[in-house]
Amino acid sequence: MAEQSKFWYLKNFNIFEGLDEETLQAVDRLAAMCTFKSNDQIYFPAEPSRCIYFLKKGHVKISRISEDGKEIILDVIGPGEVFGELLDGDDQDERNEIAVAMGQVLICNMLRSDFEKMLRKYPELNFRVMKEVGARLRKVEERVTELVFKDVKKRIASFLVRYAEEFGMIKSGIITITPPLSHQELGFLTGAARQTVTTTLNDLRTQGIIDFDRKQITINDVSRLQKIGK
Amino acid sequence: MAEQSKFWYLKNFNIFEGLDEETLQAVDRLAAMCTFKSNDQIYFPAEPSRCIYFLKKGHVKISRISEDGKEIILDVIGPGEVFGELLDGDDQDERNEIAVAMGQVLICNMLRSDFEKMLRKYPELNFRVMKEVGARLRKVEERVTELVFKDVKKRIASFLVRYAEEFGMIKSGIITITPPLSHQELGFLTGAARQTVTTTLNDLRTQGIIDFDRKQITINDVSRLQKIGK
DNA sequence: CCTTCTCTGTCATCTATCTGACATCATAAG
DNA sequence: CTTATGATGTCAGATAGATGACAGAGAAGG
Repeated sequence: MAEQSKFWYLKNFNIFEGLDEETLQAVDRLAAMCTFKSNDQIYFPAEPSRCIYFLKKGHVKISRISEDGKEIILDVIGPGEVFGELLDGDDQDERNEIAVAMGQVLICNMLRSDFEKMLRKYPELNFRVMKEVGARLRKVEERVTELVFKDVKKRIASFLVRYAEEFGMIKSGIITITPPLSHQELGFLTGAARQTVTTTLNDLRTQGIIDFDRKQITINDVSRLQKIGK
Repeated sequence: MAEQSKFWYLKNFNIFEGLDEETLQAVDRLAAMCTFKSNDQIYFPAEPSRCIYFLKKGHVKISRISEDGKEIILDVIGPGEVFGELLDGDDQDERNEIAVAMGQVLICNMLRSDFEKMLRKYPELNFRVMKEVGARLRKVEERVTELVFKDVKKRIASFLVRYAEEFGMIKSGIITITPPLSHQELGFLTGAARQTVTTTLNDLRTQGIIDFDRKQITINDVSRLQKIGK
């Protein structure tokens, strides 16, 4: 039963979608399932045995921490996405990267070396992964651009819109930001101090554009938020 | 002769290195050569016919310009590297990206659609391209991290070290930054105002770590520069 | 229910960096 | 040689945002 469900999940991965059964089963054979609860660390900086992970359920944030305790969240991974050492970093330098579960999480993992063998064996899979990596490249480039071009308010606004587009839930015109983010996390995601995030959010709330409490943020007026983020 | 030289160049591309003759010839058949002089624009924002380019000689900078005239240099491409629409952006949004020759430049170009066909036909090439894209992803992630963690002085110092490592020329212990960058360009590369770059460079010069005039920047003491950039 | 801990709100600094403005120098162009 | 043009140097504000500090408010755990 567990096995069956693992297989079912794999089929729904963006990079696996529509692949032939043989390829899927090959992936299935090499992957093991595991679960994490909220705030569990999935991998640590300088992890020796590099794995790749298929996220089945829940969300995971990928962060870096500087020596002096600053933090940046590089990405939030959603169900159906792959993360971890997708490609071998032939550079020896550590990336000092950590992955943390945001809520209950279900994951499949696989040795990177096995995955690489699969890539060579199944060109279509290789092609998919390349597209995926390309999409991420564009996303990060966008982020660099925003950090240089935009002030904090714009960055927060446009982040909220993007995040809501990717993960948000719509209910009668109101979009709920999910998984929930603390002001501190929002700061790590936009390169801003926690206090600045708080005041910015309050500002947006006063204007009626968003709403929030300790549990969640909701967007009332996406188009206005979008305009602010431009 | 021209044809022969084109083929010779292709062999020396990072992503083509060591590939079999058949693959190389296939690339060769689909690619056309062209030259640009300093400051020529190689492609423009929202270019309709997306191409990919193989840079044979010289350097090319890839920039984005914001509506209000700000600029960021996303990358500097060196000989043997590929640039352009490596992967199809299935997103419709324009990237507003331009590519400009830094000095005399020799380029091969190819339709992206042809390139994609080749990727599917030659898995090993696909694999190489993926690694290349992955390397770039890491590079940009590093840049995001630096923008958030480091102040301007550190960013400039560590940029100079990296740039020198990638393109610099060493002569009796002194490294020359090449291709030359104006203070303005250094600003676009590090997310700093031109004046700030000027004062920072002067500062580093006073400490004897670097030297520069209008034509070039040289590094006298890499390890000290490295330490500053940490 | 009380205690503890983490998140949020607010405020008063402080500071790195941008902006604009202008002089100077270097190189290219006439 | 003279002039135009673009790159540097410098300096005096202006300011977005960081920092530190502290209080209140939920949530969690005993």
